Amino acid sequence: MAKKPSMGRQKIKIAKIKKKNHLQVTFSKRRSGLFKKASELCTLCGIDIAIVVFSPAGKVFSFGHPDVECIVDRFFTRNPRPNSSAFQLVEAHQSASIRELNLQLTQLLNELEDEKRRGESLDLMRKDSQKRFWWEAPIEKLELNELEQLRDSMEELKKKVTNQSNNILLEIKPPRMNTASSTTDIRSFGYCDGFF
Amino acid sequence: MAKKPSMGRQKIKIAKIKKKNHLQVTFSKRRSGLFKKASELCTLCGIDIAIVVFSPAGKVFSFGHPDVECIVDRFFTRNPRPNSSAFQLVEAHQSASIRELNLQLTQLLNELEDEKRRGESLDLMRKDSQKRFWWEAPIEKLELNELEQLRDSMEELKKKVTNQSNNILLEIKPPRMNTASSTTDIRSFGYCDGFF
DNA sequence: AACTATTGATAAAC
DNA sequence: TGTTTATCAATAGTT
Repeated sequence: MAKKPSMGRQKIKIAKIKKKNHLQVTFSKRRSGLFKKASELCTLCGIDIAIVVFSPAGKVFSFGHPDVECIVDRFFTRNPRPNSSAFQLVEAHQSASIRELNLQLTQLLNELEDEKRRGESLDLMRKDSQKRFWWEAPIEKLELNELEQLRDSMEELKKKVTNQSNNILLEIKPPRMNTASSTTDIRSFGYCDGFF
Repeated sequence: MAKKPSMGRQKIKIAKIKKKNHLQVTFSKRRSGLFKKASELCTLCGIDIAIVVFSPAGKVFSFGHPDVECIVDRFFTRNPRPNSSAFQLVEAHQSASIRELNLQLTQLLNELEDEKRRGESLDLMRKDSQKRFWWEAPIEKLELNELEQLRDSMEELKKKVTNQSNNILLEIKPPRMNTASSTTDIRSFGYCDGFF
């Protein structure tokens, strides 16, 4: 009977394959071939190797002996990554967050310090006013002013904490826009103004 | 002249090569072959790939398109590493920083506690003064309201700080459910209620 | 490193 | 994706 000879393997030019299905087939075949070669190299020479491939479809294939992570760790131990990479970005991001946190903590501590001093003077005033004429309007008003100051700074402090909290959330989880959670506003104390 | 044909390529068993020099040659040849295949796969299919090999002598060889770091980052974004020394080091480092920050936050909380106590004693003094001079009630009551509001905002502030602390822990180290550290509850200021 | 006989990989078609 | 076939490409052994 008549033979039905295939053309067999034809020489190809190493250039991007256009036909999608053809490309997919070639990728599949050559990938397995590559992994086989890697495996052989591994066995023949007793070496460690890792391969990571992203398919044209976006899937990820990997080969590793002993395993990819092991190889990569060793690689980056010897070749400290020089320029920006996602990893470094994350790392920098987190470092930034921590630096940010430290800064804000320092600020908070300062504010708290101020609060304490303010509270102390308030206390002293209170005692002093009690000693003398605590019921006198002027003194009471002074106290109210102090209280108002305290209130204002507390408000500020609280806002700072809230903002800080949100900032941290935004810093660490950029995608999720978890914005200001009900900035529990402090009711105005203004109704006392001018009472005395 | 008489030809001197080599026996050409002979079939080999895929098993570890014993002769060191032979092994070195084979490694060199096959490694370049592997990288060539990778390169071809790259151009033919327009894909990204990374290969890292440790030679029997301990040297590192790598091939990558666009580059190894890029591929590896993408890989580990999709396959978060379970355990790896390099990453663990970073993580430990960051955990340390965060533990430190939480310590400071705790201290901050304590300071706020102190502030609150101070406010409490102030409140008591006012209560005392109110007992003695009931006709000052309207004014005193207003002030107490203010103090209550102040107390509320402090409570809020403290909650926010506590939540923030927890959020940080949860956000950065999702696996470890390091939950609320002693949510130092705020004592009630309610003793003034219904006095007037 | 260069050479070549041979094996191994794979393009095309099913 | 697996199989087949004809061919091309890689390489083991030698120089």
